[in-house]
Amino acid sequence: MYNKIPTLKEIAQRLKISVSTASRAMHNHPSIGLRTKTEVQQLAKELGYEPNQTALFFKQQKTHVVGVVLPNLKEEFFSQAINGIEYVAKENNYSVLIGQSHDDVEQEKQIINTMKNHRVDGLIVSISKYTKDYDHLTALEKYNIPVVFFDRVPGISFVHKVSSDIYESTKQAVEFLINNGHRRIGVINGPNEMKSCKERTDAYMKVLKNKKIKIDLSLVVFTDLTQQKTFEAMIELLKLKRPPTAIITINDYVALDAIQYARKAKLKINKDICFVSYSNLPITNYLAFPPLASVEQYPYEQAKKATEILFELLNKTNNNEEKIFYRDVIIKGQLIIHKK
Amino acid sequence: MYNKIPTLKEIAQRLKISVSTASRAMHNHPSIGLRTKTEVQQLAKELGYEPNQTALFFKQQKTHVVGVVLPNLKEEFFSQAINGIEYVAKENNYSVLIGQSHDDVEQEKQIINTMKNHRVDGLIVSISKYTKDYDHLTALEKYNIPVVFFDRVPGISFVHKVSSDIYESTKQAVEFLINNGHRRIGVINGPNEMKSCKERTDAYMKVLKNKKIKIDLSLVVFTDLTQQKTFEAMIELLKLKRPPTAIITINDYVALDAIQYARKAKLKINKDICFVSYSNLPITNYLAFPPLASVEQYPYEQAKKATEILFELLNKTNNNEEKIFYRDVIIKGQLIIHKK
DNA sequence: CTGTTAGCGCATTCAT
DNA sequence: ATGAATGCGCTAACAG
Repeated sequence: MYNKIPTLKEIAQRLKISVSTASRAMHNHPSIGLRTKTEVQQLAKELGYEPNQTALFFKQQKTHVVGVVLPNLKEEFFSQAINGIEYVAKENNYSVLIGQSHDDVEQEKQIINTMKNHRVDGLIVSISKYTKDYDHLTALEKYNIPVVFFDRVPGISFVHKVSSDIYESTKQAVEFLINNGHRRIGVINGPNEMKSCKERTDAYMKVLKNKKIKIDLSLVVFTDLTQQKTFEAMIELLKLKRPPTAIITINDYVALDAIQYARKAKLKINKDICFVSYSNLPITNYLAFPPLASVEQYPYEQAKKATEILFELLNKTNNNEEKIFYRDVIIKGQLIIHKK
Repeated sequence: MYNKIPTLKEIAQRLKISVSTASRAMHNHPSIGLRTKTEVQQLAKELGYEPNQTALFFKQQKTHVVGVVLPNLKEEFFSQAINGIEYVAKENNYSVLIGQSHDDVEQEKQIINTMKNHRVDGLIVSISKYTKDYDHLTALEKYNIPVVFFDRVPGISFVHKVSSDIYESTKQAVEFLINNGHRRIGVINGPNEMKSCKERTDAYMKVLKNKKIKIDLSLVVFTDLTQQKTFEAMIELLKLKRPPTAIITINDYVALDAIQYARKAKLKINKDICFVSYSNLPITNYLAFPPLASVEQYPYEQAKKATEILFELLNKTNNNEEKIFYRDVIIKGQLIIHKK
């Protein structure tokens, strides 16, 4: 009742030729007679024969699959990133195996391991917000499975990575707020483990110092990005003797929660208090109270670039001697002003 | 410089035993001596040996990969769906190969084909909004690759599918609006090819008829879900002699665009005009002007159920004789009222 | 209790 | 111009 997916063997049997001849015919090998070649290709077409990728792995040691590991697809940031990855993968005739870590280090490890067992040819990774050791990732390089990180990248140098320059764009953001008259600027930052969070704090302090504004560390709070913690952060900031007139939040989702809280606290958005954020989610266009500005981080471009690098690495004839040159690409963010 | 990923062969060589002994030892085969077994498992652990999934395919004819094809991940509806799929897949030790059709029939076909070549064990599919023939999909069943559809399902009966009962929830939505005093109710529907769109229209007419409200077909417009077409639809509806006081839109994204347009046209949302929609996106919680109500369609549950069915099919010892019983599961939608 | 062998689908080297 | 044989990693039937 069920048909078998056609194989070269079947084609060979039907035409009473050997499998190798059939194989060569399909590949337009010069030494195959025109007659045989046409017959094979004709029959292949009829049967809908296409090579079994799984079988090809044995010969070529390639699965033609790239693994993608990221925190979650729910955030539009990452689903846009997937598009960039998919785009480049398709160009290279590759498919995409996806796993979400859900910001859980254990799950991340497990997914990576599964990907290894599936022999993905390479990996694109955006690490969980709690990942601090990268052994499960760098281990793959030992097996010659290249890994390229994007956006949430490890804070070590001997990996390939593409990221947004949080330091620079935070400087812009802080300067923007200062130019708009703000002196008490709060920061709702993420877990300190995240490289970007440290950069954010550093940039913030740097600018304040340059502008000779007193640094008050009680204005900088750390959260785990959950709504609950954002609310707590807001409580903390608002109960200060001199509360901030502007707050920089780690991303738009946190900004939305913070804004929601501020509104409940009867603060007038963009009047009593301003918000500047990161990601520049499309959805903010529909909001009545979007952040005043948001740093566009170009997830599509970041992911696309990361995937391009991955394919560069895959296509490089692997010279075991050559010292690896680790790629560290910065995609510049841009501060988008939403309304005046 | 690079290590090879360890294989049974390597373990066997090191211990000077045969590969099959090593294999059996790993599987706790009863006929293997305790000594050998321990040695093998010990060494396997040391080397970090794990079976090569790709190789397993040959023996078991299973890749332990499910393919997922859906229009796009950008819509939160689908990214939530992925979570349901991933959850069940993980439970069954499966991985997920993802492809987005971007609502393009050609891409959909190509992805399905790639998945076939990768020998996915089964497929979960939500079809593009323009897909009307399903040959590329049902063809896979011929090869004994089961396909289960969810949400955007084909309008034919000999496929497995899980969907939301648009007909019933639309009836609820229309009745809700009528109970709130509306008599002129517009519909911004999607392409007529989509099964759900026909159901929507049918349900709409049915209720109006029951309630003895005159049906005016100029109140029902069809779009392709793009912002552009939504605006055009709004123009059309608003220029009617007796414009609608409420509009049902095919999903929240369309609703957001429609609402945006209505606001630009100086209409007061929920006063001059009300919107009811589908999907109940989390993001609507942050909106100043969300739709009055939205039909929650439980993407996670739909996708989870679809995947469970897929695994039922996969686990069924394939009795070629038995007539296939096609599953058609309805996940009831629920009209969520956002504000009074 | 363990080894030998075959086979899954394919490309390729070697032989004819 | 074509076929036979091999090997990729693994399992299982068969043979000791």
